[in-house]
Amino acid sequence: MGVVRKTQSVSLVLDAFNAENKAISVIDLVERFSDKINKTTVYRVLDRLEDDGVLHSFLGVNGIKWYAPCKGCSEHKHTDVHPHFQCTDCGKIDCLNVDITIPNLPNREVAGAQVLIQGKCEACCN
Amino acid sequence: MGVVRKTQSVSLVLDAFNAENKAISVIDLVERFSDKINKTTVYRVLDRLEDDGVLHSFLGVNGIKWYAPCKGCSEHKHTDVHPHFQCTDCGKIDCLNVDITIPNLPNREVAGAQVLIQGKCEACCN
DNA sequence: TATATTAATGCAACTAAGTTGCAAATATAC
DNA sequence: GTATATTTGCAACTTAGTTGCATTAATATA
Ligand SMILES: [Zn+2]
Ligand SMILES: [Zn+2]
Ligand SMILES: [Zn+2]
Ligand SMILES: [Zn+2]
Repeated sequence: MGVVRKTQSVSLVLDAFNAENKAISVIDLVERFSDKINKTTVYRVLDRLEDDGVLHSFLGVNGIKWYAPCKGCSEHKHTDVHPHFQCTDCGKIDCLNVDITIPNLPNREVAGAQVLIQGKCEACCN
Repeated sequence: MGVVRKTQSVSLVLDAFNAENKAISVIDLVERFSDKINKTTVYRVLDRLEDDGVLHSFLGVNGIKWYAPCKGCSEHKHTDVHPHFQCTDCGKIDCLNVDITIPNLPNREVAGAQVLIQGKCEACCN
């Protein structure tokens, strides 16, 4: 499963993530490639890249889907969390390299967590 | 702002939350009141109840909107977090009464966070 | 209690994100 | 170079949520 062939669409999408070191929303990708890649294809390429462990996805505010490159972040222990930070000013999202430990919950079995921290990013703090 | 009048729709919605002590998705509410309240009205009633501090909203998996009653949980400090737990088996979401402290992020200004923990709920753990 | 005022509702039409089926195009294997 | 299987584009669809506007219902006032 995942990416089997190195097609033009795959290259274009990967180039986008290599160029800027941050998360990119699907909406943004669909828009910026609108004259090169069909909307459906963008969704499918991202899907395959995620299956392949090249990208990971998560939801930003308003439930919009974002993708970011994986840097071995897919092999965390299940109670550790890879949080994301979304700037309320510029909208940018970064992967955070800190671990947030979820406390043990009595009578529950924790399998994972999604943490979205909101605030002002470095650039917007001045 | 918020709820000004105690209408039939407001009573029906509040009754639903009083009857079961858990979060309810908007989709569920729209569906279960489909013969009594118009879809648009459901959305607007929930909006007003949230403005009024009666309910709070958050996103479950797939970015679907959920609401739950507020129990003074709207007056937390901004670095403390009121997390939610969604069961991967039955889909139920509960508000968690634990505080997850977000670490200080250098050069960033944290304003809040959304934490969705996933796993098996008490009922589904057996 | 009747009337005026304003908020709330229903409806239909719309938007936006994401999905599906299928035929045509393209990458890889042989 | 040809065969095979994957990928793509397109159009049509689905689903969650929103908007404008005319009608209805709740509250205030007399
Ligand atoms: Zn910023
Ligand atoms: Zn990330
Ligand atoms: Zn459960
Ligand atoms: Zn809650």
